[in-house]
Amino acid sequence: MNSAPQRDPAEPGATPQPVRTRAPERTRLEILDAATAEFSEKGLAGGRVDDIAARTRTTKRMIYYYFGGKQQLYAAVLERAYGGMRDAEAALDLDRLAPIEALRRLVEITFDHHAAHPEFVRLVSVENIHEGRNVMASPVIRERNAAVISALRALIQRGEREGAFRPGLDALDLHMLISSFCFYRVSNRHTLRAIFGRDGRLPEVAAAHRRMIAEAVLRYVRPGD
Amino acid sequence: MNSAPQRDPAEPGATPQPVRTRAPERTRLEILDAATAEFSEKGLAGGRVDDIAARTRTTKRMIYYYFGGKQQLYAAVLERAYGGMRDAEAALDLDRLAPIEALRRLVEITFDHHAAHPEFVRLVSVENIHEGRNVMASPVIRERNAAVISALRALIQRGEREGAFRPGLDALDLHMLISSFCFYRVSNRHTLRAIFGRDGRLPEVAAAHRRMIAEAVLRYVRPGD
DNA sequence: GGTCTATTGAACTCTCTGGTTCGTTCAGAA
DNA sequence: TTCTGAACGAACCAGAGAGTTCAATAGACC
Repeated sequence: MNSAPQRDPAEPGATPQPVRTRAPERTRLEILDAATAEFSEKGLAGGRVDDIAARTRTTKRMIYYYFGGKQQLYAAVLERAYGGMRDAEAALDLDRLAPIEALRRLVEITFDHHAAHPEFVRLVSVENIHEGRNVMASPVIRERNAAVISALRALIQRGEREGAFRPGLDALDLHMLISSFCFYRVSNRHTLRAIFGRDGRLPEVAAAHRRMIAEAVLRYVRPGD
Repeated sequence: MNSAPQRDPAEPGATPQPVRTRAPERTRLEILDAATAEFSEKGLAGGRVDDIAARTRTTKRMIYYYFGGKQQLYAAVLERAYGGMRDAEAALDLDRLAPIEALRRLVEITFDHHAAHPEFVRLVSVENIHEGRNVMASPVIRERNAAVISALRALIQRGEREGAFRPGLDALDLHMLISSFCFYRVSNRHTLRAIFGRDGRLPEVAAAHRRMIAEAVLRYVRPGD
């Protein structure tokens, strides 16, 4: 229960727009942030619209005003989360590096993004519980993500041509090999910690994992045998 | 879905008499099966006690009679599911095989069990959404699973001694490398299919994945570099 | 047969929660 | 200033869904 902003009475003209009582875009974003936290913590069914509203400075009414309903809000949250992942991947330019270094870089970026965004990982887990219906329904998510595979496919071809990679590698399978570990150590961190007693968030553990998955992937693509 | 165990004795042949017999153990198991299906499909918050009851031949009253409540029923479901995994791993005797073959076998068993038991994978995903609270609270689950690591640690030592594996391998990390891929391709199969259009349940895809993770793990432990 | 108790079923209660109603306020246009 | 519509808040509603009540019945044991 945030104390209501008692409409700060007319700040002196020094600051451009200090406090706005009307701020539709900000309200929208605030709801999206709150919903991202709520749904990633409790899932779609477990998340409460009232609790999302309580996390913001506005009310439940606004959620329905801007998003229409719980389901659509969840869809909006998911779409934005996938967008963040896509941006991270698009940021690195694989063509500039030698194949092996480019692949190592891709692994590291993937690792880092998952580690830095557990809420994204959890949302994807939640979405899979719901059989991927919302991802299926969002062309935006589907198209943008397919792009990663194209980039990886090009890299594989280049590496193969240059003799850095062995022939016969499949882009999608390799992507899965990379993502699986990066995803799993975040998505399952609670059961892993409960059962094995090792906290994956400890810096030294994370560093070892980062080295391991890069090493495993590079060994996997290396020519020989 | 309706796996009616046609075991009803005293069937006069003509009238399918809905005789209400006393079968406490069977009722308990039936509830457990129904709850496993419900919770793995919809999660803990999304699962409905009424729906679980509807999946059985008995009523909601029995769920409370035998398990006490939704939460305890979920805990019982989770404990049984983890038990199945543990049994599969205990079944294979790693000591009889050469290190490389033993490790390959471990990878394959892990792969096969995850592929054959998506409901287990989904339950673990659900449990992680709930921050592993129930796994944490169940000493049974924790102890049995820790055993896998001991077995793997012994195998690593043996392989290292015999020169089949390179030195410096960590048992828990290696276990995670193996599990992550086996788990991920099942846990995330819906979003993967939605985004990349490849169904991991197709036999040829599954076979390729099985070969890939074994190859990747074996290359990772191999001496050299 | 008679008694006793573990099991069982139908219907009920009551809180939680997604969604709505209705009225209000702000900011800019005219 | 007045008007208009977007942005907002408090209270309300209806149905869903977890958990209960109470009595009935099956089978075991005498």
